[in-house]
Amino acid sequence: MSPLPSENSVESYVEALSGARSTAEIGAKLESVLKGMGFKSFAYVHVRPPLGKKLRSFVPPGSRSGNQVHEFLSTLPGPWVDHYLSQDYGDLDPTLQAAVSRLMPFQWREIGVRNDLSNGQRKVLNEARDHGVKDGATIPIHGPDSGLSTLSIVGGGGEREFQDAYQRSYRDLVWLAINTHEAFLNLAESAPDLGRVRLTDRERDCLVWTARGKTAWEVGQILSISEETVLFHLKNVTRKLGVFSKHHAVVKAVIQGYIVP
Amino acid sequence: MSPLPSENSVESYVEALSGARSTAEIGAKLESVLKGMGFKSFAYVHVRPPLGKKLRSFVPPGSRSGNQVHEFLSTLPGPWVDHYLSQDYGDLDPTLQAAVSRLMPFQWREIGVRNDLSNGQRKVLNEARDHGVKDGATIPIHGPDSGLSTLSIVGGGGEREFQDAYQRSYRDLVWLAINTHEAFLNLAESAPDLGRVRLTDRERDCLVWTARGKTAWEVGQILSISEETVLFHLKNVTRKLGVFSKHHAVVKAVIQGYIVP
DNA sequence: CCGCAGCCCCCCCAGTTCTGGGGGGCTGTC
DNA sequence: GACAGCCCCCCAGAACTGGGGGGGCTGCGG
Repeated sequence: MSPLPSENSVESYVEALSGARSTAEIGAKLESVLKGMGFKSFAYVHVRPPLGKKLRSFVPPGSRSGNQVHEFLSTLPGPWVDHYLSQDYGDLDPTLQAAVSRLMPFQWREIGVRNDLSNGQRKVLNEARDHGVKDGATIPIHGPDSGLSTLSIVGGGGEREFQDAYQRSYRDLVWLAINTHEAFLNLAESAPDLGRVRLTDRERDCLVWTARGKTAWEVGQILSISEETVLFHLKNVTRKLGVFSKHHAVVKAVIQGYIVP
Repeated sequence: MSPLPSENSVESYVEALSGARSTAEIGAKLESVLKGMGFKSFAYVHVRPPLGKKLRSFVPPGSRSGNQVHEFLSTLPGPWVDHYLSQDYGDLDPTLQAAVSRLMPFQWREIGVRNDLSNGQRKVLNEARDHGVKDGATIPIHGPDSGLSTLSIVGGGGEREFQDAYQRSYRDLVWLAINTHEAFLNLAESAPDLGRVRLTDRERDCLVWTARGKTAWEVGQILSISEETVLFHLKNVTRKLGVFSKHHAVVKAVIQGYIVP
């Protein structure tokens, strides 16, 4: 629809995503479209994997903590990426922390001037700059099932050029980021989706209120049924979901989207 | 930038949002821009309020359970909204459940044809249709701090017209929804002290294994500590998260992304 | 019409687990 | 030296588990 010349590349990227068969393919496409928008390099990172989806992850070489890093795409300078991983900067990186509590894209500049950064956080930004990763912005992508990814873009020329490119493509960037995340979700195997069971309305009622911390007796009062009946329904759910207790059932029901507490 | 005639209204809406001083103001603007796109009515709902933000909530009149409902905007038929609230349909509504595990907009039609809906879920869809809320779609907005909102749009004419309007404005709808959510966040007072708490490594360990259905004794075996110590840590978490039991704590920790079970 | 399945409701009980208090003590780090 | 994190212990009462046993209603296929 309404393909402006400047939007052609974005739209065709999004369309191409649905046919992507591998993450590397997504990365290649992403690189070319972002280049076209005037950005030198990028990094797409899974900060928190969505519950119930299997995204590939690995332990970075030289990591001290055995902290898992989830699959990512990046065209940032190799030495910087290696350094970042080996130092577990993921736990420190102020841009990732900002992404947790933001909805809209933000420039790193905004982070850099904040005065509540710790020494370690400032160090990450400074070392990035020393590696040529200087003018940048991050688009947070809050996905379903508590998933969180970020798409960060980095400028190559001066700050002025980056500003212009960023302002010009602000809206496109959000669209790109969302669709990239969606493409990843589609590639990921959805975990034990095979075992989708049918819950009855009453079972859901009991689960919801149990998830809100009510005891069986309280749930009974709320639903105007006896405590025993509540326990009866929860026992059935426990069996259906193949878990060990009503509480385990609640957790699983939440994760798999059977209920919205 | 690059304002197509058809996009003018969307862009001017987004710009106007930053000046909005009240939610009612947002609603009025939203109504007019969505009307312009060919939709009869809409509902913007906070499914889960973001941590650390104070969004207004209330107990709907006639609610049986005292369940809290968060502030929302809606131009849906009044009788339907009243009925929905008084019946606590929020716990049942399949479109809300779908929103939890989706990133991109979806049409209600897709939900309606699924065959794993319970009677109650089907009832909600049917009753909505009887109230003239028939052709619709929902845009999930996964925000920061575990916030989740939905923007649902409803067609007034036939299914064909709705389809056309929906396809035509798919991308704009996402943009609208995100910016609306952002505007709400900006209006809300931030309540940082009510926000995220710090959990220790051991507390997280205990939570994770409890979320997997292990008893305190089993968790103790796994972590090579005593059952009492496990319970001790879980008690502390329960207090920190301000909930009623260790199981409730587990559910909250999962939803809010403290642990990945 | 009957049987059967699915859903919903109620009851019992011995054994297990958790709750919500309390009391310690040992390491580190700021 | 204070404080955070971790670890261990005790107890009475509440809550849950995992079995079992009943019903009743609806809707479907034979």
